Amino acid sequence: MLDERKLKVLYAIINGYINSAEPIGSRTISKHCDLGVSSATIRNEMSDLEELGYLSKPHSSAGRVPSDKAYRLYVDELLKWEKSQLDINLNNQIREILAREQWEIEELIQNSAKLLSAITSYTSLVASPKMKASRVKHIQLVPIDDLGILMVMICDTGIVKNSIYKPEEPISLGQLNLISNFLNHKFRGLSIDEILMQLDNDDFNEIYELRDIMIDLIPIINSSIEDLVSVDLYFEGITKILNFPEYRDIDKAKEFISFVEDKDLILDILSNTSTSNDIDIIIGSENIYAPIKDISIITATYKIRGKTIGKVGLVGPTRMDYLNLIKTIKGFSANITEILNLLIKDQKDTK
Amino acid sequence: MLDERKLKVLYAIINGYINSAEPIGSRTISKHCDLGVSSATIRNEMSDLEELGYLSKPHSSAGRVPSDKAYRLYVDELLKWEKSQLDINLNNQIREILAREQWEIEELIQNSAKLLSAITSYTSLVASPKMKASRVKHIQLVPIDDLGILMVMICDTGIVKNSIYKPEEPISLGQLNLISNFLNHKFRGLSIDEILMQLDNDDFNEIYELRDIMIDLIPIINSSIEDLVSVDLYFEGITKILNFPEYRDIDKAKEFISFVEDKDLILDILSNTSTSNDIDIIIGSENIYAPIKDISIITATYKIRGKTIGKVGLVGPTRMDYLNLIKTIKGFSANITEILNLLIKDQKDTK
DNA sequence: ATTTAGCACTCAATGCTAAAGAGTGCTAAC
DNA sequence: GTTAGCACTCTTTAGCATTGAGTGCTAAAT
Repeated sequence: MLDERKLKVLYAIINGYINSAEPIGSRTISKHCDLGVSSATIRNEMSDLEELGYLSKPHSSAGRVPSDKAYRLYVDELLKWEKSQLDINLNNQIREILAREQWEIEELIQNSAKLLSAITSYTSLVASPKMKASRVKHIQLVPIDDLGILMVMICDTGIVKNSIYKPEEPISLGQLNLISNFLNHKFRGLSIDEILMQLDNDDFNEIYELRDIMIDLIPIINSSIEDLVSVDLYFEGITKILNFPEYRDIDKAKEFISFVEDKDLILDILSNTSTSNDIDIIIGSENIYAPIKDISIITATYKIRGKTIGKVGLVGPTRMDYLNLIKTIKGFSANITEILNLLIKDQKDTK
Repeated sequence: MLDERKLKVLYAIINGYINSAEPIGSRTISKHCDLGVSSATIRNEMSDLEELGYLSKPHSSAGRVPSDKAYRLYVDELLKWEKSQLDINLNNQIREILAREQWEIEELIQNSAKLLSAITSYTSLVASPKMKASRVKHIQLVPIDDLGILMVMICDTGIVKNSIYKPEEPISLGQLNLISNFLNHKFRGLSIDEILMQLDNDDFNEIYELRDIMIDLIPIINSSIEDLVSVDLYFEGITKILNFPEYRDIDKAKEFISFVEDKDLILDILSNTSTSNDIDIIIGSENIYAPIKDISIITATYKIRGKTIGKVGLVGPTRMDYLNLIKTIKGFSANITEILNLLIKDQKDTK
């Protein structure tokens, strides 16, 4: 591995570059970080680090710039050691703002993203309720005079979804209740994907006489569910990234905006991160999608009753301020999770 | 008013500038549009037009550029005369793409915006269901075992909204039906704002024994309704505007993105247009918001059963290609309206 | 009374060169 | 192993002359 001095030099370059966005030269380091060696020595070390793939230079007479590999090393180290808390004042401020109003879940999430972007001056994102993890609590069929039958599906997390269904032949209230009971018996407590599994290979012999109706209902249940699976994604503070000097170029800006507009792609990238960790960091070319190979994404999860529901994230150039952003986003996701669970509890307990 | 030659010169400059984004000089006009006069004459005319406020020059030795006043004149004339249809092939193509799948309303609208942006190469926007115009079709209270009571509100336009309500004391099924009937009797057929009005000044003497429950219900009905009033707004093809040379400047780009992010502001601007017309055009500084005083917005409405439901629009620099865009967006809104109404009909008629 | 040709003047854009500055890599001495 | 010294590379900036498109004015032509 890298010896201690190489590490120090590397970190100095990373920190310097994060702050200045300018390639870092050997003299700068020998002056500012007192390693007690001259610039020539640093130069040699830098040359080694370049050979090892941690540094590169934009052109032959410029200073060095950290590579994605360097950031990865740095970030992994950071995640290992950095247990420090978010500044208590800032934390309280965040809590206060988020808890000030009794928002609905989606509002809370979206406002969090706004606040996160405002506080950090980075572009933020949220991926909201990912229903794969939530479970069906209740299904009810309700007759609605001339409109037919309304299927109401209520989830674990308080989200309700309805679909209207118009049967060919009238169904009696008794039959309706029979089906409701059957559906509840069958699906209650199952997660969305489990239901999707079951729908495929069930022959409904248990309620043979209502088989036809059930078969009519399947596509409706299916589409209700697929609706729940879809994930909403918003960005806040998109312009923030354009403040970084690397995005002074209009074509870079265009690339970024295109990226932000392509929700499907982003969801794909996000879903490829290990959901096990609380914090996930994708650095530059670690994602597969070439046009954004020089941006990094930090995400954290938020939970309802211990289940991961969605993600908040920050987006910036690969030289983003990982140290502070990790701290901030950790604090944020913890606060969101807490307030969210208070909200859910409130919603159930008070009348 | 302007004599014929002045008008010809002005239109020549407008058309030229729309195409080239470069200030138009007197020689260009005397050459390309055969008015049979020399550049010196044109120069005099241009000088007059400048004095009248239709033209300006970026600097003393540049050609002339049309002012917002000039665009307004041009566009008003266009709207008066331009009755030509969208190219029949393009129109069919649009129809085919939009009708290809049985989308839900929101999907249809959003995909329309995508298509609109792709076809025109301009940034597009949609403001989706504005529930102020829609009416309540049915209200139903449904008992949901341990969760309490679910209020389902179904609108005119097929949109369904539900809220859960947990009463302090249990309510019998009979009472529930009584209230449901009362609510339906009271509110069916009313528009959202009409209900909001009624809620304030009704004393519910007609169902005196259920007064307390009703009073509990009011805030719930209120918030359900307020949810329906809110308008969704999306942009598609945001990067498209960055292709225009006037947006090569990163600060201009930032201004535009900030504008796009400020949904409330945009809704405000849109709602200030006369909803009477099919086509509305806001040119540059005609909107009050300074940072976007050099973009124009063209909007058209789409309808369900004759009621204006939302808007589609195109956004670009003030020198946007009004002629073609007006044609295209007219075709689009007509197609959307048509397909939307088919969709609604389908939803009701088929099983 | 218009219209036009001619000309001086303005201003942005382009291309060129020179100089400055920051940094590297190598070599030879410590 | 470390460092001072120096030649070399490459970008950035400023300055400057040139070009070219366009205007405004005036005096002559229609």
